[in-house]
Amino acid sequence: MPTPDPIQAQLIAARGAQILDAATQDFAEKGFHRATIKDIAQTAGIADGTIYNYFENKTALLLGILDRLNETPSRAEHFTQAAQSNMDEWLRSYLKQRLALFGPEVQQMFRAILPEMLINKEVRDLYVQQILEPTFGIAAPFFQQWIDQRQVRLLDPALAMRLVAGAFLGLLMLRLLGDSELEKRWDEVPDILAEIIMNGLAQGGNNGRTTDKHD
Amino acid sequence: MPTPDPIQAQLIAARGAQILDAATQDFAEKGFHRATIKDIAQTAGIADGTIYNYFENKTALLLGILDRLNETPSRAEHFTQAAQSNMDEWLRSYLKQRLALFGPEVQQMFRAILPEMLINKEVRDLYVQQILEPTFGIAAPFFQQWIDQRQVRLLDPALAMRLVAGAFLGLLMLRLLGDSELEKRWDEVPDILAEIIMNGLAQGGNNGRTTDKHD
Amino acid sequence: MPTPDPIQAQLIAARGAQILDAATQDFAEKGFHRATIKDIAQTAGIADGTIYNYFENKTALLLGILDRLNETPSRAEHFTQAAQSNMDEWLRSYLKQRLALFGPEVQQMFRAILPEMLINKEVRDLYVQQILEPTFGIAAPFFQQWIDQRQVRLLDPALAMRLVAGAFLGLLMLRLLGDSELEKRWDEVPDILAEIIMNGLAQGGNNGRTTDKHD
Amino acid sequence: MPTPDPIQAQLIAARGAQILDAATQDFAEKGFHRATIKDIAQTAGIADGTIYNYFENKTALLLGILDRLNETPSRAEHFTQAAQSNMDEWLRSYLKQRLALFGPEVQQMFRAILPEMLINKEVRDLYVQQILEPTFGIAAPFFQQWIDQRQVRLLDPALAMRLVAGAFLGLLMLRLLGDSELEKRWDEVPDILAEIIMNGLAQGGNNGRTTDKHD
DNA sequence: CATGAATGAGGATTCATTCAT
DNA sequence: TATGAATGAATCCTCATTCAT
Repeated sequence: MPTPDPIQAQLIAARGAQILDAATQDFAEKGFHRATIKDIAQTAGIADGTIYNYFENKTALLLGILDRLNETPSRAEHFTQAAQSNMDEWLRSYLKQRLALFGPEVQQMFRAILPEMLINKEVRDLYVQQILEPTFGIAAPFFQQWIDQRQVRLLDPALAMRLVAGAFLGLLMLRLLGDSELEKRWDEVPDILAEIIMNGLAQGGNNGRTTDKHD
Repeated sequence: MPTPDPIQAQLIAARGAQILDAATQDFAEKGFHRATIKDIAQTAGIADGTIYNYFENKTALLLGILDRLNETPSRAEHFTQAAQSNMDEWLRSYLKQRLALFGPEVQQMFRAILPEMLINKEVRDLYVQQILEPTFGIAAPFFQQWIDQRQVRLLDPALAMRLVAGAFLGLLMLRLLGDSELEKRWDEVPDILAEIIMNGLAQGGNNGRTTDKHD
Repeated sequence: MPTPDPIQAQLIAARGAQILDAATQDFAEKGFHRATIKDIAQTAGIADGTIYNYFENKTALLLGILDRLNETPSRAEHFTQAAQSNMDEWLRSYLKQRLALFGPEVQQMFRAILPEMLINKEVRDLYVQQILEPTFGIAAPFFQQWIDQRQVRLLDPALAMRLVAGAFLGLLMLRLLGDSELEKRWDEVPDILAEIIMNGLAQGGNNGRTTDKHD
Repeated sequence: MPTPDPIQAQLIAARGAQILDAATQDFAEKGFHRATIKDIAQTAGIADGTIYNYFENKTALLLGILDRLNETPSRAEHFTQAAQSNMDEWLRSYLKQRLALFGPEVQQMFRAILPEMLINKEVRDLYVQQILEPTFGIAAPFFQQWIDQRQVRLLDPALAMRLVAGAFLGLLMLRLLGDSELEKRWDEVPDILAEIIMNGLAQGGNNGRTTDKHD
């Protein structure tokens, strides 16, 4: 009768994390299929079989990575301050924070998961349900609020939101595809993205300062 | 000593196309690894071995699909008219045409290639070199032109272009991920995307009435 | 320096028995190979490793079960009364007792051991040496006695004995194979078996050559 | 469009047979689990993978062996002559033929299948359905006929039949267990078995009335 | 060129056994 | 002694590729 040993639990969690770290790295480098269990075990510095003490099968590793991505701090928290501030400022800070978060680790997780997500319905559905839809769900009311406050033009909120998310995802994709320009200037992306999303590319700016347009 | 028989050549091309069709379908449905040569041969209605008379190996099928994507009409053509028209109109028609082109077939090709692209450096580099960079390369001078004509604000052209491409790619991704909203309203996307790209989300501005810009 | 502690010894024996119980159950249900050490440990309510404190390896569990089967009461005892009574009565009571003994537990042991016995020479030889041959050895003189007393016809004793044992084993097999008729009417088996063994199926007189019987 | 090529078909059948031969041999020698696919492939002189072109998985090999056993000539044919002759003669010839048929090959098949049959419900049910029950089904009416003709005493036919089958199966088992006596004298078995089944062991056998024995 | 049987390397998974705690 | 996490050899099966017909 093992005591509900907290140390044991920690060890188990740590070992699980160690395995997911290794899996993330190998999946990102070689893709889900080309990364073998032996690879992952080696990367993790353990024996093949040990992985199966913590994860039911290879796919579970992927879902485990997805869970982690889900636990990535934030999301809801960022929207909480949304109402107070004006959208422009909020968007800038949100994107900045979000893209910053895309440090190497999360980027790796994405590279590990994205490909399989496009193919594997189980993974895809999980991602949509656990990450995409919740994000849209949280964002929707705030977006509506901005519309109500006339901070945002009366464009369809659902599509507009998807467009913002899409732009975000697309830039990430381009970066994952190895676009060196984006890699070099990743820091500048949030500001420019926010700027364009808010005010568009068009000269003569509809950017809330009507006089500008005659410049 | 093969006669340079034009009929032969056509037959060969046709057979190659038939195989690539099958490969595209199967890769899109199951992914590169899960789609077996036997699957593809069956889909194509031929024997396994026959595929190897037309493609060196499985990866060559992927590259073949990529080549096809590259041959997809247009790109350059669309930019040729870019100079004449104003950017707003052009962007609208371009996006419309581009997204329309994303009929099931091309979407399938994308679903077939994207995952592998994120993983397989060979495929990735080929895509970047043959599709992405040329697109950016063609677009760049036009973009510069619009800037010169003051149709576009003085944002960094390189990043702005990537942002447009990214938004495009991202929306496609969201759709591939199964977002039903986008699937339902795919027709509305080009206009809204163009609208936001040009005029932003921000209220106030001259947006919404693009004609205003020319006042 | 382990004290020859009788309580300790009992504990050890009890634990061993507990393990063999579990092993018997699992082997019978799933077969020797499909029943894992983990299964058996769980059935026994102990940890995997503990089993190895009592049995050298998995095969030893099988031999342990065999030993138990060997310890099954009786055998010799039943033959002791053989001489006094006439064979017919004795056979009836013997079969009755033997088949009754084939309660679920022993049946389970058989199901656990038989398959492996047919394959694993070590187990097979042990069974033949420790169970089969002793049984035949004990039975032989009694059989001879009956022959001498003219209770039994002058058929070859060795083969006749094997035939009785075979009929017994065969009926058990048929039952293990799931014959529902036998399962339903298991109680009637000893009498009918004894009847046929003693008097045969033939109507009126045995051996069809009535004069023979007076030889 | 492959011609329904009879030569092809023969080749396929031959290869399947070759594989089953090997499987039978290896299963019989080492048992289902200990015989690996590699073993069988080596025995058959082919590559591992080839086996899977002919059998879906390892278990299918077992079922294939069972099918073969099922195709073993006879069964029904032997009963056709049952009515004419008297039972005693028929049984003798039947057993002789049946036991003779238990040449090394069939014995091997049995050794290969029996163990798994006791454990694997799928195999067991198949055996019972395809072999055991049909045999009983064919035999039943003849048995009834003998009863009607008063060739056989009015013992329960169902149990009596099982007893005959059981005796047969049991003797086979004893032989598979390595009983040297049976191995040496296998030829004598049918006659003695028939003799005992028909006329019993009892001296002076007026069967049916056991008390008579003591007259 | 087309075929599809044969190949065998490779990979996910299982599980008996060990051993530090 | 008991535990159960760790081990890694062993095994079934898949599948890209070859090649004789």
